[in-house]
Amino acid sequence: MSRIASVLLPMPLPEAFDYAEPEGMGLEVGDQVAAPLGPRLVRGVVTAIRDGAGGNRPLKAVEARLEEPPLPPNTLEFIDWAARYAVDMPGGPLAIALRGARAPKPRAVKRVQPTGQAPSRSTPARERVMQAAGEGHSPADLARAAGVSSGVVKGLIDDGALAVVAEAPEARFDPPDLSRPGPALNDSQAAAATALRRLVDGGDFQVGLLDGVTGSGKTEVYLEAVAHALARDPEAQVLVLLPEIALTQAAIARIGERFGAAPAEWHSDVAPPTRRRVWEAVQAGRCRIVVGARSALFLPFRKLALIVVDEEHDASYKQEEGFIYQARDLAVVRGKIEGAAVVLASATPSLESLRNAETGRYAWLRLSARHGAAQLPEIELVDLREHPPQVGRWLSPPLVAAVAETLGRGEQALLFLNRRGYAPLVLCKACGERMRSPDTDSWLVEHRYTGRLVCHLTGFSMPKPDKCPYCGAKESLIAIGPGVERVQEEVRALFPEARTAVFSSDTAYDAREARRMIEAMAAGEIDIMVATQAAAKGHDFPNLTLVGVVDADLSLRGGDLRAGERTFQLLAQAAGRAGRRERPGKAMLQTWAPEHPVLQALAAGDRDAFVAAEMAEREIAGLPPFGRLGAVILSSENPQALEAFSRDMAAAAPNADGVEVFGPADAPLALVRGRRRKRLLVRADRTVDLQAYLSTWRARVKPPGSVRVVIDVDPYSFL
DNA sequence: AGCACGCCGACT
DNA sequence: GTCGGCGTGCTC
Repeated sequence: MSRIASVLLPMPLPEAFDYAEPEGMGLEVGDQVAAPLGPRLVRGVVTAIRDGAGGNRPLKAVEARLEEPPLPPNTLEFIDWAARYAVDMPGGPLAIALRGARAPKPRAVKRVQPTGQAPSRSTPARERVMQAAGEGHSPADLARAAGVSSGVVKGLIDDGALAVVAEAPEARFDPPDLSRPGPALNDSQAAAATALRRLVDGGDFQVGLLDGVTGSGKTEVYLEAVAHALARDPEAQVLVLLPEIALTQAAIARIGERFGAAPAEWHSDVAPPTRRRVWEAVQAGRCRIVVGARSALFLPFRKLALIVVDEEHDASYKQEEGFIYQARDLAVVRGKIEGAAVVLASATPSLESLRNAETGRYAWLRLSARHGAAQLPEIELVDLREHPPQVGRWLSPPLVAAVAETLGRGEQALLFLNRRGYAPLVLCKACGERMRSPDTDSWLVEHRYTGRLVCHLTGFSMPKPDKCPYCGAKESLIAIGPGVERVQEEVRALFPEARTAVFSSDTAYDAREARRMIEAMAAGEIDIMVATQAAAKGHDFPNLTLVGVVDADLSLRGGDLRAGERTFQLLAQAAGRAGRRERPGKAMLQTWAPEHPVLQALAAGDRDAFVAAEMAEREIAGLPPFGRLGAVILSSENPQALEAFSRDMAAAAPNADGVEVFGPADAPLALVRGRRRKRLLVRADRTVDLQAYLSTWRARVKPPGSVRVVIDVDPYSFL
């Protein structure tokens, strides 16, 4: 009986394709294969095998079974789950899972070994070489070790006394040293660590929310859970997810210190050959601790016992392009499939996770005290109506005074403004025109360091023109509003002696530069740092005692679902940078609306009150975490086709209890890269199978070729 | 995702 | 008269 193999291909195809298995290939589920697709050969993974023949049309045959390691069944199941969760094709998550398997192999290293055959002729130089051989040297190293020229080694190779073997170095990941004692924990930490150990001891799927104020020492606590998971099963593997891992080297270093062995890293900056080594080591179980960004969730773990999602509230866990997913939610799914414990950690947990903790689905572990002597910073609202900055300035007198005091004590200040560049808007004072991006219609941001106008959505940029492109007036372009560069300019004018720096994705343009600036700040080489969101989280600056938030109202505008939650998290994290050691810290939030409930809750340090109020509103509106959202985004270069299809799509929305459909509306970012965008929004009760609803809906209509349909389950960005 | 097929502009 | 632009559609 011949067999048919279903082969999933890492491409946007709706399902696995069937191929005939050539006689005697012995395929198994999970095997990587080369399969013919149209005119070419592609790599795929066998997801099922069944007996049978071609049926109505003859099947192409699998070309070859690849030597590469197979995907474990749990990983396949997760890929399938993830695709159904995201209402997308399974090729998307498979492509992510194969990113390491398809990377080029590390280059083979040449080593010289004695063959056992004696050299035909012996000389002192040759003697020395033969003595030193056998240590696994490369030819050049061996010559150096023996103190001879490379010609001698080559001569011995030609002579047959030595042989060169090329071997790919097997990825070595030093095993964690579990005998190392953990750091001393305070009572609150010790209690949480005990609870997490118990969670891990369950040996099955359980979720814990580790909820502790900034500076309360969450990392030490979850590392105890990591240590415990690794100790109780010598084959167990642990995954620690971090947001924006390139900026989080400190956390990686701490894990390395705790276990005396560097963990494997997994993120987009990892060089391909290294990626391949890590992938294979994870698959083989030779690597026990992985620290990674969201895509690490798709690694082929052999025996995953624990997943930690650090800073679980962080919006960068939401992947917004290509295969769209929320890594925090999928971590829970993966944990369920693997029978692993999952720990979500944050000082400002998402309302979704808090809700799950409140209802008892997640174990709720609260850390109250800050570590050691550290005090939570005092948070003060500065009412800009009472204390306005001078015209053309952005720092209010009280904040300026506080910075002066801080510098006077020899301490550091961080001014936080989530806006890159010099000014978010440039307009012509002659004709009033605003400078706009050619393909998104959004405002161009002035960057004075580079002298350019930049679109922050597409990266489009142009030199700042010397006359208005609309009316031709000369020197008429004026910068409106502040960005970090402009705040730094102001700080320099106010404190000419102070050492200042701007930290944003423009100045900290890669991981290394970001690390350098963070270290400079930690070492006290900077007095005043002006920073965007990139510096708000995670970092520990011992001598930082003042955090000034230049525009606390900024992220409250725009009024999307999570504006309040996001603002609270962002400002609480930013404020939490201050006073993490012995010296008390202070945070000052400049606002035009100090009566706003979010800011009031922050000032009172009352997270629970904020959460309760926000939860009540969401519950009334049936919004997450009490209901679910899905977005259908339609885009096209052809406005008429888009218009027509968006109406068809809206009309085709199935009627269902507990579901409301809104739109079509112009997506807030209506024009991206020349494509117009429209959006339909679905709100569903928790009892509704949102994924089923969305896929039924999509199947009812066929978009014209020019229109693309993308489904975003649980949308975060309303862009 | 690739890659081919298919209809409209500037070239040897 | 052809070469080639990338829009549209298919790949077991």
